[in-house]
This record gives sequence, C-alpha cells and structure tokens, in this order.
Amino acid sequence: MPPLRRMEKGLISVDRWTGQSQAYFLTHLHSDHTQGLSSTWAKGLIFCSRLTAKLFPFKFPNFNLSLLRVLDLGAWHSLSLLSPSPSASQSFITVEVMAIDAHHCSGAVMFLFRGEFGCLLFTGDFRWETASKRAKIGRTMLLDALKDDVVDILYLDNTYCNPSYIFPSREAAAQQVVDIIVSHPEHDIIIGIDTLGKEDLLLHISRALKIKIWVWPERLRTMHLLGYHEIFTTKTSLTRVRAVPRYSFSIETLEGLNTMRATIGIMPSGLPWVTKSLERGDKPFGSLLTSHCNKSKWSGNGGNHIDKPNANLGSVGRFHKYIYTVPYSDHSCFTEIEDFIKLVQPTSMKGIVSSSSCYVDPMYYFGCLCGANQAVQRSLHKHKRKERDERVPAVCLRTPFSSGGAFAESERKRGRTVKGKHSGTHVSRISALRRIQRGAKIMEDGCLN
DNA sequence: GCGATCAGCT
DNA sequence: CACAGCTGATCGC
Repeated sequence: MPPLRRMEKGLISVDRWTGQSQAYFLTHLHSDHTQGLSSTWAKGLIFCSRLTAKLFPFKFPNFNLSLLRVLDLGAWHSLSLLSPSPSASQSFITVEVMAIDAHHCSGAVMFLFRGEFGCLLFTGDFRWETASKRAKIGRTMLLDALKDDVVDILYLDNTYCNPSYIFPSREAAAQQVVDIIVSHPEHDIIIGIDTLGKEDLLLHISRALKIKIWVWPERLRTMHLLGYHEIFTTKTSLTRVRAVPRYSFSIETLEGLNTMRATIGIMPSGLPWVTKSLERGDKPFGSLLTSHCNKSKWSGNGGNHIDKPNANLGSVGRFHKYIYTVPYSDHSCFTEIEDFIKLVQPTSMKGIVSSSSCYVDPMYYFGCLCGANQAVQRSLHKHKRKERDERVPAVCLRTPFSSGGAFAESERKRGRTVKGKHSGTHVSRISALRRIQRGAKIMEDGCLN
C-alpha cells in the first residue's frame, strides 16, 4: 500500500502531528516534540497530562482547548476507535492507555498502550533515576502498570544511549551548582535554562540558599502556572541569581556582564557545551573539559568514537574563566537506560531520538536484554507472551532511518539527501534529518512509524 | 499581513 | 556536534 494511503488510516500518533490519525498523544511541550502542532490545530483530540494541558495555552495561544483530553497519571483510560480492519469497517476497537511520569520536564509523561496491536511503551523523553523518592514512586507505578503485560515494543529515549554518557543524579548535580554559587559569594550568577524544564534545579538552589531566583517575564508566568508563586521574581534587585534563556548565554554575554559586575555563568547540561569562540580555537580555561573542546574527538569517524570513555561528563567543568558546566540532565544517562530496559524487559525496542550526531540503536548495547534473550527471566510471563506473539507480527517498526518509509518519502520531497550509514549498522550519522520530530504513529495494521 | 517552513545560530 | 530553543528570511495565501 502506498505510504500516503496508509497515513490516511493512522490509528494513533505520539508526538507526531503530520498525517491523519484517530487520536493524538503529546508527551511534553518541548518544541522538538510539537513540530507541526500549532494554535490552529483541528485534526483531532490530543491526550496529555494535566500539567501539560495547563501549560498548553501558554505555548499555543488561542488553541481550541476543547480538543485536549487530560490523562491522569497511573490510571488506565479506554478509547474507542474505529476499527482499521477493512472487513469490519463500522466496528470499534478498544485501545487502553496509561500516562506515567517521565521525570523529564514539568508535565512530561510516558504512554503505555494496550490494544489489538499488542503492548507498546513510548517513553517520550525521560529520566530514570533510582534513589529519589519520586523515582521510587515512578518505578512502582510502572511495575504496577506492567504487571499483566509484556511490552512488545519499547520506544525509548536514547539520547544518551552510549556508555560514555555517565552523570550523577539531578539532586547531586543541583548540589554542585549550589556549591559553585556558595564559593562565589560576591558574584552575580546566571544559569542557562530553556522555556520549560530544570525547575527542580532552581527550586533546589532557592531552598538551599534561601534566595529568590530571577527569571524573565514569560518564564515567571510559566512558574506561576506550575504553582511556584513565591520563589521567582523579575526584579533584579531582589537576588544575585538569575536564570536566563539558554540562547542568550554565551561567553560574549558573560564578558559583557563582567564589565559591570563580577558574574559567573553556570550551564546545566548532560552534553558537553562548546561555544563558537571555543570552536574558533580559543583555549579552554583550565583542563577539565579539554576532551569536550577537542572537536575531533566528537566528530564521528565511522562510529569509532562511541566506546571512547569520557571521564569528564560526570563532574563540574570550567572551560572559561566565567563559565562552569554542571552535568544536570533531564534525560537518562547510560546506566539509567540500562536499568529501565532491565525493568521493562521489552520484546523489542527502538530509539526515538534521531537527531543525535552519534545516534546509537539501543539494540546495539541492550538487545541482549530483549526478547528471546530474556526467556529465563520471562518464564512467569510465558503464556501471556505466547498469546502476544501470535498477534504481534502485525506490529512493524518504522524509524526515521528505514528506507522507503514515510519519513524518507517526505525528506525526498523536500529535496534533501539522506547521508551516512543506514540503520542496519549500530551507529547512524544522519545530519540531514536533524530537525525531524521525535514521533511515532500506530498504523491500521499495527505498524508504528 | 499572516502562518508555515527553513536557514542560521547559540 | 546540539539537551532545546530563538530570530529572521522566504513562500504561499
């Protein structure tokens, strides 16, 4: 069947807004998950968490809010959708869905689906820490949700699916930030953040230092929507700690600020942060981040870099006299991804992140934790499993890298060329596709693409 | 003029 | 390179 015809008959879409489906699911409100969604949306109902629904009109003013449906966390919800089967054109099928806290940014959830197509878990972006109270609650919620099912396909946030990505818990990283601030008692502090996310970091700083945090006016509105009314301010006179948009955070900004007041910048990020001036060849300050700043070590040369250890990812870095980097990440690090897969024990899985320069198919490192390799651990699920296996062949995988799929088709139409290796290898470098959204769609035949 | 899309940049 | 985002140019309406 031609791709277009199949797209017309999509069942449900997750973080995908092109094509037609019967129901749409939004994991969270970061822009790379909302490409194609706009204030004029009218294609169908959108299911999301309560917090995301609350934030929705802020990102999409004048959006028709009657199209939003809130899914409460940890509870199964049933949807009745038109059967995609041609032989039962007027009948309905039931799809069950549960939203589970993804511990990413505010409002972010994973979606667990059950239906004729089997059991699918779509993580969206997620962080899977082990120690915090919130993490333990999340773990319990997921195990409760999975107790009767085997996940046939896990759609995984593989942003840091590479053993060189190791960093501490957000609580530990937040304390590193506090320590930096405390060690600069006379300095102004600026911290680079995005329009959503890392609120917990700012709360931690505020509580630890008993200080208000400055944010820009729109961010203050977001903070108020999230229920934080006392901690944040837009008056610079009230605090020396300011959270600023990441795009306005640069060496040039810091140097400019320092002509007026002594100021340091702190960049919370799971990624090495390299500025233009560093790429131009300026020497980093100190030596902590030298490997990050050496571009050649990060540019892919056939994927050989993926196993290189990087000892600097877990600690505070300083590559400019005014700028510190702290490994505070809202995505799971490598070992957390591993823990999560061991917990879920999916039959199969696919990475949802295609934009990384060093995209790693999670099956490369963790395929051994899936499917037949888990026969012993899965013995308790044996009957359930067999039952599923008979139905699941209809579920196929579609990734941005598969040839001939809807993605490839649309990219060709835009006159772009897919470069680099095919996903048949464990590493794909496809910079031409760097801007495509992270989404998936369940098709009439149970296919997800 | 407006929204959607894209290039370029941080 | 880019966790996610902004700005400005361009195109079609």
